Amino acid sequence: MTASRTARDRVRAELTREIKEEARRQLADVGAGGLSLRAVARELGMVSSALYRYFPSRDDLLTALILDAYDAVGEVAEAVPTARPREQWRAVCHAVRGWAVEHRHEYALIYGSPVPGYTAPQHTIPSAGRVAAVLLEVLNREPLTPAFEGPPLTPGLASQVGQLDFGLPDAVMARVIVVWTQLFGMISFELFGHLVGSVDPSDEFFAHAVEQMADFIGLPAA
Amino acid sequence: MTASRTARDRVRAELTREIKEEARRQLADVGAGGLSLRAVARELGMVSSALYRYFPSRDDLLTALILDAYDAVGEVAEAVPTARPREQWRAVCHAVRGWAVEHRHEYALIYGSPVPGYTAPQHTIPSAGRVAAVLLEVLNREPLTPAFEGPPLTPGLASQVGQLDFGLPDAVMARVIVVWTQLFGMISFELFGHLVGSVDPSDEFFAHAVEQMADFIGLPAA
DNA sequence: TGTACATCAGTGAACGCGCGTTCACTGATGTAC
DNA sequence: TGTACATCAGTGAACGCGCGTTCACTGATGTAC
Repeated sequence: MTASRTARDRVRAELTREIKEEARRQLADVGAGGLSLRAVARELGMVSSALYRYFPSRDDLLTALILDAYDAVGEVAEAVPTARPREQWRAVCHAVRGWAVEHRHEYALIYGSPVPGYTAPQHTIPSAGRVAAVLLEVLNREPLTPAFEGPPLTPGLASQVGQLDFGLPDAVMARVIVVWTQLFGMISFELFGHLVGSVDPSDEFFAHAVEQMADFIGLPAA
Repeated sequence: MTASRTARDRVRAELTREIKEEARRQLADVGAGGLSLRAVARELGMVSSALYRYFPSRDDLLTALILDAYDAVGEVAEAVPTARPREQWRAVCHAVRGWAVEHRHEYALIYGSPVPGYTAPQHTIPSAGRVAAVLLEVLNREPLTPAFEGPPLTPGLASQVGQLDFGLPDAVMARVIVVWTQLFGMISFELFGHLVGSVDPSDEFFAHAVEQMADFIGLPAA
């Protein structure tokens, strides 16, 4: 009974997977805005209306892809083995970039321009926060000593970062957000072609910047 | 003769402007991938084939919009009055962000995910570099003294930044690229909704980060 | 173990829509003499 | 200044295509007794 029930369910799970896989393949050609249920069905040898047994609408398929993408980078970041903070920080940055380079269209789906007419539902939020959570955990493990004193925080900013309520001092927390935006800013610039003509290929620049960021937030060198 | 010739030409220039204006309006609703000549024509009360007198294809219209967008941010950055480097640096950063916030769809067009199936022609390159040129000019005017020594540059990176051939030392040049990606990384994160839940609204955070960046590249405080 | 019934996956036709681009055309505006 | 001709802007029909979604249906798989 449970065995036979899972027989049908297994096929369903498998097909759901295949649909998403084919949809991901098509993202590369047409982008999120151009994703087409009919094209996906065609490629899978199904009739387009059959997809509605799996996803109630095009937007739901998109949401599934977005969720998967966030979870995939999140997993990659979480899979980095625990190490001394600076080493782990470095490894997480490189792992995230590596995933982005290998899955550029999924990266663009979550970190590129928003899809017009589409708003991600609330339940994508936890998955979207996984990379940041890993970074924060690493930075929170040993005391940080920034290489220089920065400008003082304005009261409003202090209260914003204070409300995030991590163990870190406000000034450090502000720096963490700086490097967080820096990390994804570099990856986006690389993938979206803005580094062509300056530091492309950008492996060495990226590695250098990661060290700079580590110094900036005060990760001990050891 | 020249007067009458320009009579027709003026109408043509005017209509070209209106087409682009309407196209920009539609970017907001449909994004670059969904931009439709027919919809633009419809809104302008023309028949769709008439647009082909102005732009030979949809992609050419897109190119024109991209070019205009790069030129618009470029102009905004260039329009910042000359001042002591740190003040001007600050003002340029805020001006660029201001433009981006007010023209978020044009910003997404040039700094968001690339439009699938479209590659910008070579002649967009000069316009694309205008903001960076302004930043470099400002940073190159007075000697910089970074607040801390960063990691040494690997030979490959040194040669990459060396080939850019500005007056700046390699190590400083690498820092400049870091803050350049940082600037746009923050703006993208803000506009694309990734700061919701942390530092949104992000005015104070942005201002703080700009000062941090100024310290980082060694802009004298005065 | 066998049978009657319910659930579910997939079909194929249809609705109503939109798109980029081409082409032969009309009529107005500009040019040369 | 007036006329013949050339240039150009805009029209409307057509080509060939694609899309998301609904719906009544067939047939296979699972469930309860």
